[in-house]
Amino acid sequence: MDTTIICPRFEKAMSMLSQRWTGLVIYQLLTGPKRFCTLESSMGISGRVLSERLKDLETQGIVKREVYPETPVRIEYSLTDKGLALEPLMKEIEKWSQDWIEVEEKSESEQ
Amino acid sequence: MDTTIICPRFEKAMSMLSQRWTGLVIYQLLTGPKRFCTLESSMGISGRVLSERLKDLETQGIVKREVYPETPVRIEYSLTDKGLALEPLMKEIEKWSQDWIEVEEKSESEQ
DNA sequence: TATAATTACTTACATAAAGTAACTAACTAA
DNA sequence: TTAGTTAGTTACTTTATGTAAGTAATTATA
Repeated sequence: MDTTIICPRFEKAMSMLSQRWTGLVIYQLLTGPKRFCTLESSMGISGRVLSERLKDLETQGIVKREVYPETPVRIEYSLTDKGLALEPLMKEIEKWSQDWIEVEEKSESEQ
Repeated sequence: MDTTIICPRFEKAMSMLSQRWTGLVIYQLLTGPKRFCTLESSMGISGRVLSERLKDLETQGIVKREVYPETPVRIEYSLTDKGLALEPLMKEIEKWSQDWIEVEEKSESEQ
């Protein structure tokens, strides 16, 4: 059979990136550290899933979480080196999307 | 509020790529046209979802489907130009995964 | 002639993942 | 005392995916 063996590293990276929201969270963090509520409202992700994703990304060493004991408490999420290393990849998605994706705009009547 | 507006093209591309299996299907097709059963068995995706993904990718103009009326019938899936344009992105995922992903190998005892 | 095999799916049903909305904890401000 | 803020968590619903069997068209085999 013509079965290609897929590199397990690639497969692991891909399964990480193909979880819903993961890519967008990283993309947002490329512009600097962000708070929970900022991420939540800027991408329309639910708090439940955002919390889950940030935990996963922290476990994988892609995101770090820092607590500033102000009032009210400020918690910032930012990218580690491993996370920052995803920038070229994100740039490629930007490029491809600009070259190939069309945005169908809604006409006023169907809004 | 410090809400970044995300480019709708980028968001569309990302939501496509962050569907389970989509990336791997494209990756497999970068090595040449493939049949349904080959994709199915080489990546461990279920037939139900593979069928769904191939239809979506065809609709989006990323994959094309060609029928060869042999016996038994041969149907080949391959990338369009839009799909082939994803190669640099896939290369970046490969690079990143090689630099940053560790594969934990199972010791014989815990197999 | 009947049975099995092949490919490319589809269908019905079960489980897992994600969305929704309300709730908690710790604190401050009115 | 009530309300507001941030960063979550919890219980419940909806959606997505997995599983396994079924279909249709054709050929090969017993």
